[in-house]
Amino acid sequence: MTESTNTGALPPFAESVLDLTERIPAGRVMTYGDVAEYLGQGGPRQVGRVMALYGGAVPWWRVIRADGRPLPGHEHRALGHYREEGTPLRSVGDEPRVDLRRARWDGQ
DNA sequence: ATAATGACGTCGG
DNA sequence: TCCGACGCCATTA
Repeated sequence: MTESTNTGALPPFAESVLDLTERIPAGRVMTYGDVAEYLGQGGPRQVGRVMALYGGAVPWWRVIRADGRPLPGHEHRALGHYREEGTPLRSVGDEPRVDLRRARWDGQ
């Protein structure tokens, strides 16, 4: 059989990424690089790929870039969650960004 | 097999 | 702080 038939079965890596994302506590975030490093496999881009494909089923706003900037186009959506969860924000000019120094979660 | 792409990261200017 | 260039790694053309 081909990979077109294996519906419902996600790659181990994708499953790990999604599982870890769901484990991130409210008010905390992890960067793509941190997720890859924590899992010990793949890389930031591979984590990004997984989130792009299956991120809709998990709290995707808790996984952000290393510069603390949420997804372009989804900023408003993400900010709403941050405000609701009390995620440490840092106002840079007119655009609020996540304060990674305080919000970064190391898996504790 | 080579080139281009992407929800990225780090460094230098 | 902002911008560009290079590196990384799997997928796609």
